[in-house]
Amino acid sequence: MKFSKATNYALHTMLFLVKAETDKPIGVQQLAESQDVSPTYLSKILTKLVKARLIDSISGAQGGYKLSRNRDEINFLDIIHAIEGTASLFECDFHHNNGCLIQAEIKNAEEKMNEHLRKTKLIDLVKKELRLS
Amino acid sequence: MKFSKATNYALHTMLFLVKAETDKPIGVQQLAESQDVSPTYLSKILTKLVKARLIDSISGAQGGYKLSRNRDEINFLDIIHAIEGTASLFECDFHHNNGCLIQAEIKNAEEKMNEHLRKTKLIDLVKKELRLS
DNA sequence: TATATTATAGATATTGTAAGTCTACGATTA
DNA sequence: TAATCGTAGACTTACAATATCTATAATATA
Repeated sequence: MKFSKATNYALHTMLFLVKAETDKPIGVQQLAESQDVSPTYLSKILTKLVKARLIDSISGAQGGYKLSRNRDEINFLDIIHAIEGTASLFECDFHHNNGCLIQAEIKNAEEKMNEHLRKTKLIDLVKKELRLS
Repeated sequence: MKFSKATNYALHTMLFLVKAETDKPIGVQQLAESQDVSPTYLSKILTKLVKARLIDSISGAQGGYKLSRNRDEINFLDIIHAIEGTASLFECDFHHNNGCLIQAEIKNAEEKMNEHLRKTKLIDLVKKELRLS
Protein backbone atom coordinates (compact mmCIF):
# COMPACT_ATOMS: atom_id res chain seq x y z
CA MET A 1 0.00 0.00 0.00
CA LYS A 2 1.49 3.24 -1.23
CA PHE A 3 0.39 6.66 -2.29
CA SER A 4 0.93 6.93 -6.05
CA LYS A 5 3.62 9.04 -7.64
CA ALA A 6 0.81 10.96 -9.28
CA THR A 7 -0.27 12.13 -5.84
CA ASN A 8 3.25 13.32 -5.17
CA TYR A 9 3.25 15.28 -8.43
CA ALA A 10 -0.14 16.77 -7.60
CA LEU A 11 0.94 17.87 -4.13
CA HIS A 12 4.16 19.43 -5.37
CA THR A 13 2.35 21.21 -8.18
CA MET A 14 -0.23 22.61 -5.80
CA LEU A 15 2.50 23.75 -3.43
CA PHE A 16 4.23 25.42 -6.37
CA LEU A 17 1.03 27.27 -7.24
CA VAL A 18 0.49 28.34 -3.65
CA LYS A 19 4.01 29.69 -3.49
CA ALA A 20 3.67 31.44 -6.84
CA GLU A 21 1.44 34.15 -5.40
CA THR A 22 0.18 35.32 -8.77
CA ASP A 23 -3.11 35.40 -10.61
CA LYS A 24 -1.52 34.70 -13.97
CA PRO A 25 -1.91 31.11 -15.11
CA ILE A 26 1.22 28.97 -15.16
CA GLY A 27 1.74 26.56 -18.06
CA VAL A 28 2.17 22.85 -17.62
CA GLN A 29 5.57 23.19 -19.29
CA GLN A 30 6.92 25.21 -16.41
CA LEU A 31 5.19 23.08 -13.80
CA ALA A 32 6.61 19.93 -15.33
CA GLU A 33 10.13 21.30 -15.48
CA SER A 34 10.07 22.09 -11.78
CA GLN A 35 9.49 18.40 -11.08
CA ASP A 36 11.33 16.74 -13.94
CA VAL A 37 8.23 15.01 -15.25
CA SER A 38 6.84 14.95 -18.79
CA PRO A 39 4.31 17.72 -19.50
CA THR A 40 1.82 15.35 -21.13
CA TYR A 41 1.72 13.09 -18.12
CA LEU A 42 1.51 15.94 -15.66
CA SER A 43 -1.37 17.44 -17.61
CA LYS A 44 -3.38 14.28 -17.10
CA ILE A 45 -2.88 14.62 -13.37
CA LEU A 46 -3.72 18.32 -13.41
CA THR A 47 -6.94 17.60 -15.25
CA LYS A 48 -8.03 15.60 -12.21
CA LEU A 49 -7.32 18.59 -10.01
CA VAL A 50 -9.38 20.73 -12.37
CA LYS A 51 -12.31 18.32 -12.12
CA ALA A 52 -11.99 18.40 -8.34
CA ARG A 53 -12.27 22.21 -8.60
CA LEU A 54 -8.92 22.75 -6.93
CA ILE A 55 -7.45 24.59 -9.91
CA ASP A 56 -8.76 26.30 -13.02
CA SER A 57 -7.37 25.73 -16.47
CA ILE A 58 -7.11 28.40 -19.15
CA SER A 59 -6.76 27.20 -22.73
CA GLY A 60 -4.88 28.91 -25.50
CA ALA A 61 -1.80 31.07 -25.63
CA GLN A 62 -0.75 32.50 -22.27
CA GLY A 63 -2.97 29.88 -20.73
CA GLY A 64 -2.17 27.43 -18.00
CA TYR A 65 -3.36 26.63 -14.50
CA LYS A 66 -4.11 28.68 -11.44
CA LEU A 67 -5.65 28.09 -8.05
CA SER A 68 -9.41 28.27 -8.04
CA ARG A 69 -9.71 28.84 -4.29
CA ASN A 70 -8.16 31.06 -1.71
CA ARG A 71 -4.57 29.93 -1.42
CA ASP A 72 -4.69 29.49 2.36
CA GLU A 73 -7.68 27.15 2.24
CA ILE A 74 -6.03 24.28 0.41
CA ASN A 75 -5.51 21.17 2.49
CA PHE A 76 -3.72 17.90 1.85
CA LEU A 77 -6.76 15.65 1.91
CA ASP A 78 -8.61 17.32 -0.95
CA ILE A 79 -5.61 16.92 -3.23
CA ILE A 80 -5.05 13.32 -2.25
CA HIS A 81 -8.70 12.49 -2.76
CA ALA A 82 -8.70 14.18 -6.16
CA ILE A 83 -5.98 11.80 -7.35
CA GLU A 84 -6.49 8.62 -5.35
CA GLY A 85 -10.26 8.73 -5.13
CA THR A 86 -12.29 8.80 -1.95
CA ALA A 87 -12.86 5.09 -1.44
CA SER A 88 -11.88 3.59 1.88
CA LEU A 89 -8.40 2.08 2.17
CA PHE A 90 -9.84 -1.20 3.28
CA GLU A 91 -12.76 -3.14 1.88
CA CYS A 92 -13.86 -6.52 3.15
CA ASP A 93 -15.73 -8.61 0.58
CA PHE A 94 -16.62 -11.42 2.94
CA HIS A 95 -20.14 -11.97 4.07
CA HIS A 96 -20.66 -10.82 7.63
CA ASN A 97 -23.98 -10.65 9.36
CA ASN A 98 -23.62 -7.15 10.69
CA GLY A 99 -20.81 -5.71 8.63
CA CYS A 100 -17.11 -6.40 9.08
CA LEU A 101 -15.80 -5.25 12.45
CA ILE A 102 -12.24 -5.35 11.15
CA GLN A 103 -13.14 -3.00 8.33
CA ALA A 104 -14.97 -0.69 10.73
CA GLU A 105 -11.94 -0.46 12.97
CA ILE A 106 -9.54 0.27 10.13
CA LYS A 107 -11.95 2.91 8.91
CA ASN A 108 -11.68 4.55 12.31
CA ALA A 109 -7.92 4.54 12.04
CA GLU A 110 -8.04 5.93 8.53
CA GLU A 111 -10.25 8.74 9.72
CA LYS A 112 -7.55 9.76 12.23
CA MET A 113 -5.14 10.14 9.34
CA ASN A 114 -7.68 12.00 7.25
CA GLU A 115 -8.45 14.42 10.06
CA HIS A 116 -4.81 15.39 10.13
CA LEU A 117 -4.58 15.69 6.37
CA ARG A 118 -7.73 17.79 6.33
CA LYS A 119 -6.61 20.29 8.91
CA THR A 120 -3.12 20.66 7.47
CA LYS A 121 -2.97 23.31 4.74
CA LEU A 122 -0.32 23.76 2.10
CA ILE A 123 0.20 27.29 3.35
CA ASP A 124 1.41 25.77 6.63
CA LEU A 125 4.38 24.33 4.76
CA VAL A 126 5.20 27.68 3.24
CA LYS A 127 5.21 29.25 6.68
CA LYS A 128 7.30 26.43 8.07
CA GLU A 129 9.81 26.83 5.27
CA LEU A 130 10.15 30.51 6.07
CA ARG A 131 10.87 29.71 9.70
CA LEU A 132 13.51 27.18 8.69
CA SER A 133 15.38 29.56 6.41
CA MET B 1 -3.87 3.16 -2.53
CA LYS B 2 -5.44 0.14 -0.91
CA PHE B 3 -4.67 -2.43 1.71
CA SER B 4 -4.10 -5.74 -0.07
CA LYS B 5 -6.52 -8.65 0.10
CA ALA B 6 -3.70 -10.58 1.72
CA THR B 7 -3.91 -8.22 4.68
CA ASN B 8 -7.61 -8.91 4.92
CA TYR B 9 -6.96 -12.66 4.94
CA ALA B 10 -4.29 -12.22 7.58
CA LEU B 11 -6.51 -10.16 9.86
CA HIS B 12 -9.43 -12.56 9.58
CA THR B 13 -7.18 -15.54 10.21
CA MET B 14 -5.70 -13.93 13.29
CA LEU B 15 -9.16 -13.05 14.56
CA PHE B 16 -10.18 -16.66 14.00
CA LEU B 17 -7.21 -17.87 16.06
CA VAL B 18 -7.96 -15.41 18.83
CA LYS B 19 -11.54 -16.59 18.97
CA ALA B 20 -10.51 -20.25 18.87
CA GLU B 21 -9.30 -20.19 22.47
CA THR B 22 -7.31 -23.39 22.16
CA ASP B 23 -3.68 -24.40 22.31
CA LYS B 24 -4.07 -27.05 19.65
CA PRO B 25 -2.75 -25.95 16.25
CA ILE B 26 -5.32 -25.33 13.53
CA GLY B 27 -4.54 -26.49 9.99
CA VAL B 28 -4.45 -24.16 7.01
CA GLN B 29 -7.21 -26.26 5.46
CA GLN B 30 -9.67 -25.24 8.12
CA LEU B 31 -8.48 -21.65 8.17
CA ALA B 32 -8.82 -21.42 4.40
CA GLU B 33 -12.32 -22.87 4.39
CA SER B 34 -13.50 -20.26 6.84
CA GLN B 35 -12.54 -17.56 4.33
CA ASP B 36 -13.14 -19.29 1.01
CA VAL B 37 -9.54 -18.93 -0.10
CA SER B 38 -7.18 -21.57 -1.44
CA PRO B 39 -5.04 -23.25 1.22
CA THR B 40 -1.82 -22.88 -0.77
CA TYR B 41 -2.27 -19.17 -1.12
CA LEU B 42 -3.27 -18.66 2.49
CA SER B 43 -0.23 -20.60 3.62
CA LYS B 44 2.02 -18.09 1.88
CA ILE B 45 0.36 -15.34 3.85
CA LEU B 46 0.56 -17.24 7.11
CA THR B 47 4.25 -17.82 6.60
CA LYS B 48 4.70 -14.06 6.76
CA LEU B 49 2.89 -14.01 10.07
CA VAL B 50 5.18 -16.77 11.30
CA LYS B 51 8.24 -14.77 10.32
CA ALA B 52 6.81 -11.76 12.11
CA ARG B 53 6.52 -13.99 15.20
CA LEU B 54 2.79 -13.49 15.47
CA ILE B 55 2.00 -17.17 15.11
CA ASP B 56 3.89 -20.46 15.39
CA SER B 57 3.70 -23.21 12.83
CA ILE B 58 3.80 -26.90 13.64
CA SER B 59 4.75 -29.26 10.81
CA GLY B 60 3.57 -32.79 10.31
CA ALA B 61 0.37 -34.58 11.02
CA GLN B 62 -1.91 -32.80 13.50
CA GLY B 63 0.15 -29.71 12.81
CA GLY B 64 -1.04 -26.24 11.90
CA TYR B 65 -0.83 -22.74 13.32
CA LYS B 66 -1.38 -21.23 16.71
CA LEU B 67 -0.84 -17.87 18.31
CA SER B 68 2.66 -17.33 19.59
CA ARG B 69 1.74 -14.53 21.97
CA ASN B 70 -0.86 -13.89 24.59
CA ARG B 71 -4.14 -13.61 22.74
CA ASP B 72 -5.06 -10.25 24.25
CA GLU B 73 -1.82 -8.57 23.15
CA ILE B 74 -2.36 -8.79 19.42
CA ASN B 75 -2.95 -5.46 17.72
CA PHE B 76 -3.90 -4.50 14.18
CA LEU B 77 -0.70 -2.72 13.27
CA ASP B 78 1.62 -5.67 13.81
CA ILE B 79 -0.45 -7.82 11.49
CA ILE B 80 -0.68 -5.14 8.82
CA HIS B 81 3.05 -4.50 8.99
CA ALA B 82 3.78 -8.21 8.71
CA ILE B 83 1.96 -8.33 5.39
CA GLU B 84 2.37 -4.87 3.88
CA GLY B 85 5.83 -4.13 5.20
CA THR B 86 6.79 -1.21 7.41
CA ALA B 87 7.78 1.31 4.78
CA SER B 88 6.13 4.71 4.88
CA LEU B 89 3.02 5.19 2.73
CA PHE B 90 4.58 8.15 1.01
CA GLU B 91 8.06 8.54 -0.39
CA CYS B 92 9.26 11.62 -2.22
CA ASP B 93 12.14 10.95 -4.61
CA PHE B 94 12.73 14.58 -5.52
CA HIS B 95 15.79 16.37 -4.38
CA HIS B 96 15.04 18.75 -1.54
CA ASN B 97 17.61 20.64 0.44
CA ASN B 98 16.30 19.73 3.85
CA GLY B 99 14.03 16.80 3.18
CA CYS B 100 10.53 16.94 1.75
CA LEU B 101 8.10 18.86 3.94
CA ILE B 102 5.17 17.25 2.16
CA GLN B 103 6.46 13.81 2.99
CA ALA B 104 7.10 14.81 6.60
CA GLU B 105 3.54 16.03 6.96
CA ILE B 106 2.01 12.90 5.48
CA LYS B 107 4.22 10.85 7.76
CA ASN B 108 2.67 12.71 10.70
CA ALA B 109 -0.78 11.88 9.43
CA GLU B 110 0.15 8.25 8.91
CA GLU B 111 1.41 8.05 12.45
CA LYS B 112 -2.03 9.10 13.70
CA MET B 113 -3.51 6.14 11.89
CA ASN B 114 -0.81 3.81 13.17
CA GLU B 115 -1.33 4.93 16.75
CA HIS B 116 -4.93 3.87 16.49
CA LEU B 117 -4.07 0.57 14.84
CA ARG B 118 -1.44 -0.11 17.49
CA LYS B 119 -3.68 0.48 20.45
CA THR B 120 -6.61 -1.49 19.02
CA LYS B 121 -6.37 -5.20 19.82
CA LEU B 122 -8.16 -8.05 18.11
CA ILE B 123 -9.59 -9.03 21.47
CA ASP B 124 -11.45 -5.71 21.46
CA LEU B 125 -13.44 -6.93 18.47
CA VAL B 126 -14.32 -10.15 20.22
CA LYS B 127 -15.61 -8.19 23.20
CA LYS B 128 -17.53 -5.85 20.94
CA GLU B 129 -19.11 -8.78 19.15
CA LEU B 130 -20.28 -10.19 22.46
CA ARG B 131 -21.90 -6.89 23.37
CA LEU B 132 -23.66 -6.76 20.01
CA SER B 133 -25.13 -10.24 20.31
C1' DT C 1 -8.12 36.01 -40.04
C1' DA C 2 -4.15 33.03 -39.56
C1' DT C 3 -0.88 31.15 -36.61
C1' DA C 4 1.19 29.89 -32.56
C1' DT C 5 0.16 28.40 -28.06
C1' DT C 6 -1.96 25.71 -24.66
C1' DA C 7 -5.13 22.36 -22.35
C1' DT C 8 -8.01 17.91 -23.13
C1' DA C 9 -9.06 13.35 -24.42
C1' DG C 10 -8.30 8.90 -26.25
C1' DA C 11 -5.46 5.16 -27.76
C1' DT C 12 -1.71 2.63 -26.77
C1' DA C 13 2.50 0.77 -24.73
C1' DT C 14 5.30 -0.59 -20.61
C1' DT C 15 6.16 -1.89 -16.10
C1' DG C 16 5.43 -3.50 -11.62
C1' DT C 17 2.85 -5.65 -8.10
C1' DA C 18 -0.94 -8.34 -6.33
C1' DA C 19 -3.12 -12.58 -6.51
C1' DG C 20 -3.11 -17.11 -7.18
C1' DT C 21 -1.49 -22.01 -8.76
C1' DC C 22 1.53 -25.95 -8.90
C1' DT C 23 4.96 -28.93 -7.36
C1' DA C 24 8.82 -30.69 -4.93
C1' DC C 25 10.59 -30.90 -0.36
C1' DG C 26 11.07 -31.31 4.66
C1' DA C 27 9.14 -32.24 9.18
C1' DT C 28 6.17 -34.83 12.23
C1' DT C 29 2.86 -38.09 13.88
C1' DA C 30 0.63 -42.48 14.32
C1' DT D 1 6.67 -46.25 6.64
C1' DA D 2 2.79 -43.95 5.10
C1' DA D 3 -0.23 -40.21 5.70
C1' DT D 4 -0.39 -35.50 7.07
C1' DC D 5 0.96 -30.85 7.12
C1' DG D 6 3.89 -26.52 6.56
C1' DT D 7 7.71 -24.20 3.38
C1' DA D 8 9.80 -22.55 -0.60
C1' DG D 9 10.39 -21.56 -5.26
C1' DA D 10 8.97 -21.24 -9.99
C1' DC D 11 5.48 -19.87 -12.56
C1' DT D 12 1.11 -17.61 -14.52
C1' DT D 13 -2.45 -14.25 -14.71
C1' DA D 14 -4.69 -9.99 -13.99
C1' DC D 15 -4.77 -5.38 -13.20
C1' DA D 16 -3.41 -0.75 -12.07
C1' DA D 17 0.27 2.77 -12.25
C1' DT D 18 3.12 5.16 -15.24
C1' DA D 19 3.86 6.90 -18.82
C1' DT D 20 3.92 8.41 -24.36
C1' DC D 21 1.84 9.96 -28.63
C1' DT D 22 -1.45 12.16 -31.42
C1' DA D 23 -5.51 14.54 -32.69
C1' DT D 24 -8.53 18.13 -31.28
C1' DA D 25 -10.54 22.19 -29.10
C1' DA D 26 -9.90 26.77 -27.21
C1' DT D 27 -7.63 31.23 -27.05
C1' DA D 28 -4.39 35.11 -27.57
C1' DT D 29 -1.92 37.99 -30.58
C1' DA D 30 0.36 39.50 -34.71
